[in-house]
Amino acid sequence: MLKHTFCHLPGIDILEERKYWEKGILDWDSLKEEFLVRSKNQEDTYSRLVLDSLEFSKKEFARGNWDYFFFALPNEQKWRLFPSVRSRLLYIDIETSGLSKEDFITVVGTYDGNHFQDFLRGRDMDDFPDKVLSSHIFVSYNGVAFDVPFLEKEFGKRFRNRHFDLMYLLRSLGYRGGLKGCEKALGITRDLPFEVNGADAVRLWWQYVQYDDMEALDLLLRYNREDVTHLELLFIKAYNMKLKQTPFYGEVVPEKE
DNA sequence: TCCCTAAGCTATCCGGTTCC
DNA sequence: GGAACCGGATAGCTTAGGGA
Repeated sequence: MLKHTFCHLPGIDILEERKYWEKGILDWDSLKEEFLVRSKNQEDTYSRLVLDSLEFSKKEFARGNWDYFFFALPNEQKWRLFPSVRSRLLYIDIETSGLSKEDFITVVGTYDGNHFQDFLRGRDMDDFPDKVLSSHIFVSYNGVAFDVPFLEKEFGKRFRNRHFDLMYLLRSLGYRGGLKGCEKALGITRDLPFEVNGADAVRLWWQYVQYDDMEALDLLLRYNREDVTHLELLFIKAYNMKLKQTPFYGEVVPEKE
């Protein structure tokens, strides 16, 4: 999808990009041809600028410098990076003891697309910052406003990682109602014996702490695991839906079983 | 040439949403 | 119930075009 993308180039917004697609200019090479013709017909500073930017994009693409595209793409179009950066994604979701300033993180769940790992308060949660690489790109649901501020307060350090917040991506596709609401709307089901929500997660934590209730802890960890692993499925579905709004719907990403 | 108006762009503000 | 983001609404500024 990235090689069909022009909206990171100077003076080309999403509407302008669509016009090029409709004219049959579908990739960087054909856009280069278009601007070469323009620059030959008249001395055109703007055409030169676009051609230079195109060359730069090609070089950075070949180098695998996805950070460049992450910054160059408008926020609402960063989803296009998904296939390119998939191996660097770290899905994260936290559980907390509540929402107030005095509350704290109880569980941090991470999933890199292959392996799930949870970090439990009082067990190994302090190991979490060491497991996060600066090259990791976070994926969360409302994590920009919730998970990351909590993590930064908890561990006393800044997590300056790149970040995909699926809430805004799904909202742009018309899906609202929280993580569980989006899952339901997209046909993603859960394996837990009954419905658990964030408030239940708080109760399960205190049940574990006060009564040493290991079943409550097990349920809390399973709840967190489902939250985290479902983020990947949501991202794939959202990516494919976004792709279907472009002429490139043949490049959809298969969903995992 | 000057003035007025409309259109386009940018900055700011505020409400809505979501997390546990 | 606190925090942070997005997006829509609004205000303010700039520019272009038309008429006197």
